[in-house]
Amino acid sequence: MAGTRWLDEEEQRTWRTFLAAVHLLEGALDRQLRHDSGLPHAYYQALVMLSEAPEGELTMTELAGLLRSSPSRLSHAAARLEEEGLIRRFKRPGDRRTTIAELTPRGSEVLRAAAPGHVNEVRRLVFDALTDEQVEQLHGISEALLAVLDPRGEKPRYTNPGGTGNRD
Amino acid sequence: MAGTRWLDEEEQRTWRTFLAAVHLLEGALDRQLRHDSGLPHAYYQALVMLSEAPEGELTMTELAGLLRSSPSRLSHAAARLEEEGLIRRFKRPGDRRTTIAELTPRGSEVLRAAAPGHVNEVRRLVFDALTDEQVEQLHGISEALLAVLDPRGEKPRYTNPGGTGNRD
DNA sequence: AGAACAAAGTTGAACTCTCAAGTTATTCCC
DNA sequence: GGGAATAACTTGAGAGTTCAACTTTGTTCT
Repeated sequence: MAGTRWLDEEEQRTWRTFLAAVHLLEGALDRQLRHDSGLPHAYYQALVMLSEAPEGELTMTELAGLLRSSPSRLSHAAARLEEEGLIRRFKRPGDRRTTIAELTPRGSEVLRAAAPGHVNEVRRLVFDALTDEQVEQLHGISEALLAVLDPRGEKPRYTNPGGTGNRD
Repeated sequence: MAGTRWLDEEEQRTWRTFLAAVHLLEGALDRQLRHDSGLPHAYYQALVMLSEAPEGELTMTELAGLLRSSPSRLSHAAARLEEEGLIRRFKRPGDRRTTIAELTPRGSEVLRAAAPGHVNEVRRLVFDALTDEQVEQLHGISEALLAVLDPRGEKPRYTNPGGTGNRD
């Protein structure tokens, strides 16, 4: 690569504002969720995905795909969630490489209890902070970014099977 | 709060796409920076702020404000950066509570070396992925979010004093 | 002046994430 | 059919972040 195209003043302001907003947003969501469910945002998201899965089950790899998480990260997360009794893991009969995870009743309960507070927070910090137009724009922007960031452009497969599917 | 206003299908798609994009973006930037500078993104940002500060110096509190970092986080980060010889810390004469940080020559060097690769990556993953219109929209959206997330609406104070100020 | 309060940082422990390595199954393919 | 490659995780170590103390130094108030 020859010369770097530096960011001009305007781009720089945009970039830094974006970084700040995202950083604070993540902090706020994480803090809220941890506070009233004991779970970090990433773990909460895992429970959400499981709750929406067809049979209430997903393989580790499927779940990792949905969460765009590395296998390792998910494995650590699952270990913790299992210890807490929020999910259960078992081998798939017929392919003993594959591990399937499912929500326990207790996991469902924790999720149900945490969902309202979380959604309220997301609404307050994001959807209420933006105009309808901006929300649309944000969707477009996010898709454009994702197209570059995620080559395989994997679309979420399970959009509303088991439950209300609106826990975040 | 009475009933939670759940996210409708469209809001949910927007939200999840956004989360995925941000997650992948952060991962990509962090990986790139670590790979070719040995520093995580957050630490790199600290060096950038110092490089742009008026006298090349900032107090811990000022720096924390710019980075929207907790004092604790910054303190840990500074300890690491100081060990590596990238910054130097000393007490302000006249107020011995205050600690001032400044870039060392080695810190400047590391920053200068890391900047092009980082900016290229930001351009590739963000600015090139979006239309000019979307970039503008992203700015507006980020400001709107920040307004809710950051009550004190602190504007960056040092916008281009010491260097070129476009390292990200 | 002196006690109470606030400001500025630091520290340690617990937790999460990353990366590299390691296990155990399954599939390929000659 | 039997080794080589691939798949699906798991594990452990190292690093960064958070939260809750804790120290030290200034400020305020009476």
